[in-house]
Amino acid sequence: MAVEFDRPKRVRLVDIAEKVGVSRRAVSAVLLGTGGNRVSVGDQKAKEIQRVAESMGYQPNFAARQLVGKRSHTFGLIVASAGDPLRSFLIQHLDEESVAHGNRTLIGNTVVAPDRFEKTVQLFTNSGVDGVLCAVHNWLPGDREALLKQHPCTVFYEDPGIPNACFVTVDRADAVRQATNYLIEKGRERIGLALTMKSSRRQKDRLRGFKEALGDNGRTFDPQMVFYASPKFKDAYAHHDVNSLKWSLPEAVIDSLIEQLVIGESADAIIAHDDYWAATLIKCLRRKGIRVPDDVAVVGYLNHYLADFTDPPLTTIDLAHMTAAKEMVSMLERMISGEELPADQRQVLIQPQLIVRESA
Amino acid sequence: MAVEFDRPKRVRLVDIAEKVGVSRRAVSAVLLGTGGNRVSVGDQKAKEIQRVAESMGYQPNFAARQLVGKRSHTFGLIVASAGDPLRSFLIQHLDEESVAHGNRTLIGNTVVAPDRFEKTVQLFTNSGVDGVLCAVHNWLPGDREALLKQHPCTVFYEDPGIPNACFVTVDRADAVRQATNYLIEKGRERIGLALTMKSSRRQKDRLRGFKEALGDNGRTFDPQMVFYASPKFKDAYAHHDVNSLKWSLPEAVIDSLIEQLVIGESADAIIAHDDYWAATLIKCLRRKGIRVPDDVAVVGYLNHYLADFTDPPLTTIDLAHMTAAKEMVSMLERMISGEELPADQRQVLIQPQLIVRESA
DNA sequence: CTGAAAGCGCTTACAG
DNA sequence: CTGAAAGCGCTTACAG
Repeated sequence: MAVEFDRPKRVRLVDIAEKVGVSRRAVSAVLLGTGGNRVSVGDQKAKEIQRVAESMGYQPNFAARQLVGKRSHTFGLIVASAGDPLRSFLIQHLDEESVAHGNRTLIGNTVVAPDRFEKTVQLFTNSGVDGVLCAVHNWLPGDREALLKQHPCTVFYEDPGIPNACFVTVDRADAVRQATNYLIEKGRERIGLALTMKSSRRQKDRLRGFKEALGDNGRTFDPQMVFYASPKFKDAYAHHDVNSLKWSLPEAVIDSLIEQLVIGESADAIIAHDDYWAATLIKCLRRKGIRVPDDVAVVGYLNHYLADFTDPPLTTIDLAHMTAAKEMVSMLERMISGEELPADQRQVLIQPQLIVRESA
Repeated sequence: MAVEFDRPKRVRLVDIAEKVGVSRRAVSAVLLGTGGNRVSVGDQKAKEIQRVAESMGYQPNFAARQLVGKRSHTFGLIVASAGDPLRSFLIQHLDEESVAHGNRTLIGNTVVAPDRFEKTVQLFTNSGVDGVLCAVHNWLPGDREALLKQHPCTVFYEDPGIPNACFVTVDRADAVRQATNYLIEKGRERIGLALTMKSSRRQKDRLRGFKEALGDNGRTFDPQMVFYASPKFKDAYAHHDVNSLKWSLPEAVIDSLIEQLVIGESADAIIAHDDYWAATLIKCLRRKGIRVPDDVAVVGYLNHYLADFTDPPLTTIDLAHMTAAKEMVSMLERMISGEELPADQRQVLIQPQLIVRESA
C-alpha cells in the first residue's frame, strides 16, 4: 500500500516577513526583485531580510510565481536525443545559455516514439514554458507548424522551412569554401566533394561554396568531382537513424565514393559529408592501401570528439555550436520580451571554422 | 523598450465546466483523474466533458496543479553534460523512462561552472521536483550529501559513497569476467588488463572479475599483466575533462601500456579501460606494425557508437544503459510513492553484455 | 514604506 | 453527483 507522498514543509515568503517584521511585499522585492522600482526597502532592512532568508533556508516556490506571474522562466528544449551524435553538445550549450539567462530547461527527447514530438509540444504548453528551443533534425518527424502555433516564441536550429520562422543555422557554403580554399592552398589539385543528395537545399549550399572557392582560385568546376550517395544508396542516411540509436554508415556508400572520386577521377582530396563519413572513408582508404593525407587528404564536417580518434586525426570544420546556442537563446529572449523581430533578423548565419589536424 | 510579455489566454478548467454545465470537480475528475474514487461521473457526461475539452483545446495548468497538489510530476535530471561521451544515451533513456511514467524532466548540465552542481540542486528545490536522477560522474565536483538532504528521493548512477544512498551500477567484475572468459575461449594465452589506478574501488571490482575468470579457467594471475595509468600518468583521466569538452586521451599513456603489456609481457589480448582507450590502443598498435586482432585482441568497455568506427570495429562490453535507466526510474518512483526501501534494494547491479565485433 | 485584499488555476473537504 | 468555499505561495493594485 502506497504511503502518501508528503513534500517537506518549506519556508514561505510570509514566514520570513513575519520573522523580520516587514510586509511580504518588501520581502518579495528584496529577495525576488518584484514590484519593479515602485518598492524601495532600506539598506538595513534589506540586509536583514537577506540574512533571515538565508538562515531559514528560504527557497522561492516557482510554481506559485509562475501561476501568478507573467513568465515561467522555463524554456522547452526539444531534441532528437540527448545522445544525438550530431548535436549533443549543442544541446548542452542550449541548456547552459538558458540557465545563464535565468531560466530552467525542460527537456524532451523525441526519437523514442513517432508521436513524441507532438506530445512534447503539449507538455511544454501544460508547463507554461516561455519559449521553445528546437534542435530536432529536420528529417525527423514532428509537426513544426503546430509547435510554432502553440509557441510563437520558438527558435529552431536550422531552417524548418516555415515562412518567418526564427532559426539559426551554419553557413554551409562558407564551410565548404573554407575547406576548399585550404586544400587548394595546400597544393591539392583534384578536390572531391561528397554529398548525400542533389535535391536538398542544404546540400546545394555546400555545392555553391565549393564552386565559389574553385572559381576564386581560377579552377574550373567538374561535376564528376561531386559524389551523391542518393539515389543509388537510399539509406546513406542510415547512420542518421537516431531512432534505433544506431549510428553507423554503410561502407558500401564509402566504397562507391572511393570508386567514383579516387579511382575514377584521381581525387587527391575529399571533403566528406560529415565526420562519420570521413572516419569511415579514412578506414576504407587504408584498406585499399591509399594513404591519408599523402595520397588523399580528407576533411570532415562537424568537429565531433570522434575527430581525435581517427587515424590520422581528422581535419574538419567546426560548426561552432556554442555560438549557435548563444544566438538561439538570445533571439528567444528578445522574442519573449515582446520584440517584433524584423524579417532579416529572424535568420542568423553562424560562421564555421576549419580545424586543422592531420588528415589534410 | 520592452513590451510586456503576455501569455495567450488559455482555456481553464472552469471554462469547460460552465460550457458543459457541470461542476469543476467533475471536470477535474474526468480530465485529470483527481478525487480518487469518491467522484463518479456518468458515462454520458464524461464523454461530453472529453469532447468539449478537446474542442476548446483545454490544457491543464501544471503550475496550478503543482501548487495545490502533492506532486509536481517533475524529475530533476542532473548530468555532467548532455554531450557526456560516456553517458549521453543513459541521459536520453532516463528522460524517456521518466516521461513514460508520466513525469516531466528538468535537466541541469553541471560541467559549465564549478558551482553549477549546487545551483542545480537549488533550482530543483525551487521547482519542487518529486525526485532527482543523478548521472554526474563521481569524480566531478558537487555536494552529493547536500543533494540527498534536500531531495531524499534521489537515485544515483554509480555508488556515490554515501551510506544508504540509492544507486544503480554496472557489475564491473562481471564485465571483465565476461571479457576474460571470451578471450580465453578464443585461445588467448596472455591477457592484459588496463586500469586507471590501483586505489579506486571501481578499478578493484574490475580486477576481481579478472582474477576470478582466470581462476575459473585454471590460469594463474600475474600482476605484471595489469597496467595502471596512475601514478605515472596523473592525467590519464585527461580525456575525462568534460569541462573543456575535450575528449582525447594522451597517447603517451597508451604507448606506456603497450610497452608494459605487449612488448614487455607479450600480451596477446588487452581489456581496455573504455572504448576510448581501446580506440587509441588500436591506433597505436597499428603504428607499431602490430595487428589487431591477429597479434593482439582488444576489448573495450561501454559500447559507444565510436565502436563501429574503429578499424577493426571494436569488440566491447555494453553497459546496458537502457536497463540501468529503467531501474533508476522505477526505484525513484517507489521512493516517491513512500516506500521504505530495505537496504538490499537500494543498490541495483546491472548485468553488462559482451558485444563481439572484430577486434577480438 | 505598510496592511488588507484579490487573484492566478487548480484540488479538496464540506454540507447538501 | 452539486455548489460554495478554502487554500496552495506568490504578485499586484489599492488605500493609506
